[in-house]
Formats: sequence, structure tokens, C-alpha cells
Amino acid sequence: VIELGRSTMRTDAERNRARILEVARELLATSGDAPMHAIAQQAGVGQGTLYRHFPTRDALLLAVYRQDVEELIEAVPALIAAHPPLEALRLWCERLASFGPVKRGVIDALEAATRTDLKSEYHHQLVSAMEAILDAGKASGDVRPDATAEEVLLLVGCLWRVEGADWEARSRHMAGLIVDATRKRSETQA
Amino acid sequence: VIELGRSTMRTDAERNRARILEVARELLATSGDAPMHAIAQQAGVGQGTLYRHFPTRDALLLAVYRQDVEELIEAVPALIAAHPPLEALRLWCERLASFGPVKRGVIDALEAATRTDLKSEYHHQLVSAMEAILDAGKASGDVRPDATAEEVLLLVGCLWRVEGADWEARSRHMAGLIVDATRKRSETQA
DNA sequence: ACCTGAACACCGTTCAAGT
DNA sequence: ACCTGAACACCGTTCAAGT
Repeated sequence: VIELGRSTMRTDAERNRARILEVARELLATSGDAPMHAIAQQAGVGQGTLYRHFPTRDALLLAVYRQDVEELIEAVPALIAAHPPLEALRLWCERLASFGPVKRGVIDALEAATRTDLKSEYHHQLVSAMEAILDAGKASGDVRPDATAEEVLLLVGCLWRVEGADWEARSRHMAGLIVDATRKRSETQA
Repeated sequence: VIELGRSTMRTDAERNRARILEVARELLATSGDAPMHAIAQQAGVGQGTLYRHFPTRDALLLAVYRQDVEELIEAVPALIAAHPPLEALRLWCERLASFGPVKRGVIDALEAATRTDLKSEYHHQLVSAMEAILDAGKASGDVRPDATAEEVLLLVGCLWRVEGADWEARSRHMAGLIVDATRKRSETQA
């Protein structure tokens, strides 16, 4: 049979997969390092089933946060269209930060994915998204021409690490610092 | 007997401790996640001895990189004395980056230490060191008054993550971005 | 006092046997 | 096809027995 992009999965398999993702998202949000066996048990499946759907721990983590990451990537064009570049960058940072410390696993998963296969699909997409923002800013003269997408992404990655009670206000403030780091400086530079 | 700060350790114990540190530094530089048992074996001691000297893996990591961290902290006063604040910050960033990707374990160890006991001795010292730089810059009017030591430290932490062939030039460039993020902006701000 | 190394607990991953 | 769960390999940590 020819494999279509569609679900050629058996119904029970599909249900299991969905249930695993649901449970994993729940457990990982609270404990962060929930063991695989606990996820399988809570989902009511054997460990083998878990590994059939997600061949490795990192694969599961990435799948759990895939939606968030994709949303982040897809949001970029609209942001660029609706706002001046630096404002778009700031809004994107805040959206990223808004996932909050609870979902800090996203970036860990991404980092892991980036490290294992250096040409990770998502890594490339994230770089492209950031490049779109920066290029718009360079065209309008708001963003310094020497800022690269990779390094700004690295800076933006810090937002996930903000902890504590007022993480929301503090990460917003840090987003401002990052935006200013990419801003083209006036001629009166030191 | 009264415990002095001095070495009341038996000579063999002291030699073991030194040898463990030496071997650990070596192994961790290459593999990064070298197992405890391998370190003990390579050092020629039992696992119990390893744990007698360093009660946990994090403790060992921190001890291995203690020298680097202390050097980083102690370098601050001289930098402030010899350079204008923003230049001091830049030089400090570069010194930090100069440890290179090989020793990336430093920050991992620090992060782990910070997470386990939130009032980690070194975390506090690092914040104080960064505050000294920023305060000097705020006094001279070069640094924006709203920049906090914690957030700048978070940004600086990204420097460790720079990888690839030309990591040296790229981390130097990122240090420039971070310095600009803390710079007080002229009145002609958007 | 300090050292040794077998043993424990735990976790990611695999696989023979089931349906 | 897909599922189950016992089993394997590995790693951090402990502890009874040695010197």
C-alpha cells in the first residue's frame, strides 16, 4: 500500500498516541523530568507502545512542544506585516516568554534536538523566522546590519530561564534589553 | 581537636582528592557527561572515596570549575579600576567567553548549583560582581539605570552556548550586543 | 580516619510473546 | 499491526567490611 500523509494508523494506535501526548504534556509541565515509565503507566499503555510511537525521550519531548514551536514560527509573518520591525521583535519575545517557566521544557527539547542532529528541522525554521524579522528591520534602518539570527535566538533563549515570582514583568523587561541590543545606534555612538 | 581552616586531612586523602579533581577536569572536558564510576576508576580510587570527597555529582562539577568561577569573580575590581564601565563589561564578557565551548560545563554546574540551593554561594557572588560593574556604569551615566545584574547575567550566560568553528569571533560579537543592551540610550530614542 | 567495591534504586530502551 | 511488560544496560549513590 502507498503511504499517504493521512492516518494509516489503526484507530487504537491513534488513540494511544494522542493519549500519550496528552499525559506527557501534563506530567512534564509539573515535574519536568517525569520518567518514561510513569508516562506510559499514566497513559495506560505498555512501555513498548510508548517507544513505538516515540522512539526516544527527546522525540517525545519535541512532539509535546511541537505545537508551541510551530505556533511561534507561524506567528512571524503576521507580526511583521502588522508592526514595525523592532515592535514585531518585542512582541515575538513576549509571546515566547508568555509560555512561562512551566513550559521551559520547550527550549530544552529544542536544544537537545539541535544538538543531536545539527540540521534539526525546527532549528532551521526558527532561524528563518528570526531572519525575517531582522531583515525587515535592516531594510527599514531600525536594526543594526551586523545582528545575526543565530545570536539573537541565543539571546532570546535566556527568556525561558527567568524564574521567580514576577517572572512575567522581568522577562518583559529583558525582552526590552534584547530589542535594544539589536537596535541600530545613532551616530552619536561612543 | 579544633578544626582549623588548614588541611587536617590525612595525606593519602588529600592526594586522592587532588587526583580526583585532576582526572575529573580531564574527563569532563572531553566527554562532558563522564560517569562517576569512570572518574573513580581513572583516578584509581573506589566509588565510595569519590563520594566521601564530593557528596554528589553536582558538588564535583562545581569543585572542578571552582577555580574558573572564582577567577571570574575576582577579576571584576581590577577591570572596573582600569577601564570605563562599558569597556569593563565587554572585557569581562570576553574573558568569560574565552573559556570556550570546551569548558561549557562551568555554567551548567553553576545553573545546577543555583537550582538546587537557590542561595548558592557563587550565584550571590556573581550577582555582586555584576552589580559592581553596572553600578559603576550607572554612576558614570553610561549604563541604563533599569538594567539589573540578574538579567544581564542571564544574557551573559548565552555566551557559553556559542558553538561552531568561529565561536571565538562570534562570541566576541555577541558580547558587543550585550554591552549595547545595557547602554544608556541617547535622548533620540524612538 | 579513610578506603574499597559489591549492592541498591532508578531510568531509558529493547524484545519475545501475546492479541 | 499493534500491544504488553519482563528484562537489559547503565548510572548515581550507599554501606558493610576492610586497613
